[in-house]
Amino acid sequence: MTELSPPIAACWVEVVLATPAHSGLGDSLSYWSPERLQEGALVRVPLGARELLGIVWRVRLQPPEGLLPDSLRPVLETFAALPPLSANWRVLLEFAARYYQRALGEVALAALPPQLRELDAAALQRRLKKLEGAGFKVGAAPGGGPGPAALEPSPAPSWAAPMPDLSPEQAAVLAALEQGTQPVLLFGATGSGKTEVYLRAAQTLLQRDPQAQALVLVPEINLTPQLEARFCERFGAHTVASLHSGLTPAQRLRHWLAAHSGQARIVLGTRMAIFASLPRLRLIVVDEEHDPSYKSQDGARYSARDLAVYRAQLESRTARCQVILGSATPALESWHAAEQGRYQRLHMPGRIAGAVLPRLRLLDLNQQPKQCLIAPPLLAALAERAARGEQSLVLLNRRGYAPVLACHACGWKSDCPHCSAHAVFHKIDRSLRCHHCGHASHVPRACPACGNLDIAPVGRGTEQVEEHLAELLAEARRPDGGPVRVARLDADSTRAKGSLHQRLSQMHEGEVDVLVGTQMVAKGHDFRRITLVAGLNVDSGLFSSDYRAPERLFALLLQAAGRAGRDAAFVAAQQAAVELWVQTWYPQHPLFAALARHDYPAFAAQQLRERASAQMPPFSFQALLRAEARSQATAQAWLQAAQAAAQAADLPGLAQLTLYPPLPLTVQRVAGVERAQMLLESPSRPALQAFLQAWQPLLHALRRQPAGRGLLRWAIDVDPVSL
DNA sequence: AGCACGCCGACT
DNA sequence: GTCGGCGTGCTC
Repeated sequence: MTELSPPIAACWVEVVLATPAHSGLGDSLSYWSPERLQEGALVRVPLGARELLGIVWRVRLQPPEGLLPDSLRPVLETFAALPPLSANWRVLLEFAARYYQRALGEVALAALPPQLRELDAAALQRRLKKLEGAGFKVGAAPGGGPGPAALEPSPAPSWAAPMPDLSPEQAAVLAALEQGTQPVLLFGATGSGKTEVYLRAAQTLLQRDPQAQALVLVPEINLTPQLEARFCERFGAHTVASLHSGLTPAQRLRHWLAAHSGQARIVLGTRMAIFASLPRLRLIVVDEEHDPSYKSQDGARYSARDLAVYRAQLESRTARCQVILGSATPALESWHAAEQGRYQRLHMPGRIAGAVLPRLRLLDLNQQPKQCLIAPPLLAALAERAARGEQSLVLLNRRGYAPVLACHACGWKSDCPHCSAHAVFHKIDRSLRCHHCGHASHVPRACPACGNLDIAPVGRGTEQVEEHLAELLAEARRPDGGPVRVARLDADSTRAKGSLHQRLSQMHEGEVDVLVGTQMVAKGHDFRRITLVAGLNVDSGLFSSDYRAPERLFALLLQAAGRAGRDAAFVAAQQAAVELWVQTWYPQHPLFAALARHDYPAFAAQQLRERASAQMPPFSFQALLRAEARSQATAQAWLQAAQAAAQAADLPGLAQLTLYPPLPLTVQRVAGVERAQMLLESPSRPALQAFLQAWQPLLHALRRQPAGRGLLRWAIDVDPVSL
């Protein structure tokens, strides 16, 4: 930082820019600068007719070979006020780009706040000044959150907030965290107090090292406000910054700068936050680490959880950086790593303060009246709970009123005109909506194919369950004699800004007795008076073609069950039985036996045995080559050509690879685009990586050839989570 | 990816 | 006679 250099020292720099790999440009482009620049510095450079933000990746004191020095254009502007991005940050981004087979520039520039591209050096300097002068503050979230605290100078976080006593389990885990050097898998039941462990781990760290920073990842944006509130309460709002796509561009820049400058000691965020610039990063927490949201599904398809482990290791080369992966139902990959001793497993089996684990009640649909949406015993149980002033949660993973409308006379179905999927019937506005492309139309008066007036919904969604429950519970009464109140919580009912918060507080205030919702309700929200959780339509998770479906179902049900019985005092006072009801046609399925015992280890062991015998992840490594085209044949032909090219060139790693035939995706056509993919599998991660590395230039070349004609897009997905 | 250049159809 | 369609091609 305090390097002495001559006042005028020209240099040559390799600058990384937001150009996709498809552009045929290398990882970096060379420029010259009249002044000496630092690696990691931000610059503005010309590219063709444009002026782009770039990151200085390498500085040379000699002009580069191979390029005519005259052809080099000069750096236009340097963001001198901004400290350069650290070497560790650059290594992280290099790794991510290489591992996930994307251009470095695309990944690295996407990791910066978008607004940075629009500012010039002077404007940025003003922002930095403002930030320094005021002391960084997150500010009050629109939906409540922590109020603006008094302006305090930046460091010296004060933890005056009363701290809860630690359970013996929590204390033991924190003691173990002091020792370990490996990634930690914190296997803790819902309600066992994992968040308090995160808070204490961060607190210990921040007290010990006055500049250390901690990064806390959560799977969903919805979960950030409540976590932010807890961290702000403990550490003060000026210490905490959040990074997720829900921020305004200005907020995102401000929070990013706070992290980059070291003013923010705690950074909370969704998967994108794994790329935050954190010069003194010493702790990374990945909460609900099993959640598939950590895997990006567009652009660079990175796994924030896997990168967290890599990043902690990388940072540890210079100073200890701990990574904690927390879950009640860890990803099988993480569980396997713990079994192998690569991760240290710390277990918190009990719920704090005597909170009870729900008992599983399986409702055998074979024994129930046909076509019933909610079996009579479950309905009775819901009424009974409401009568006692207890709340229930009803889970159904389908938005809308019914997944499809059908004509009984001719067999017409409400298909989306642009996708190979049904348009979902939403009764609220009498619309048919495609959940894949967003296409919406009005429900026709009669069958568009035959004119029959008898078109009817088939199957059930959350809207219908809400409606039926309201009808069926119309006679039921609450302790105060009032009617039972049913509400719905899903992506549709929370579209308006702040409405999620509103729904949740209604639930907290006891203004709702039965809450119907999608998996959204199962995640993280800390309801106090719930004593019953019911899963309605779970069987698809038992026999799906996706081998990860059981894992997801188990996690969802256990997580949902964890919403119940969190308030031990309430449960005891009510003398309530805390229960998880599941409606199924297959009550004898082994998944339910493990679920009944809340026995994730047994479930994981059984799943891992299956995976091992079938040589599936985590016992093998996978990648997908995906292709999009106007016709399915074009997409598949390109994939086939890609396979042929790999075999013809005898690429490295090929001998240890299985290349499967191209297949259409489950939803084959979306918004008029046909999609196909090809699975690659290898017992060796290095072999797969070597292969992909060598394959990529061939794929770029292939695009230009006849086989690539008509191809719209292609992408590689390394370690895919959904096939 | 942008953004140019570039060559063919319906409008002020 | 221009505006504009998106097909190749280039960007240190």
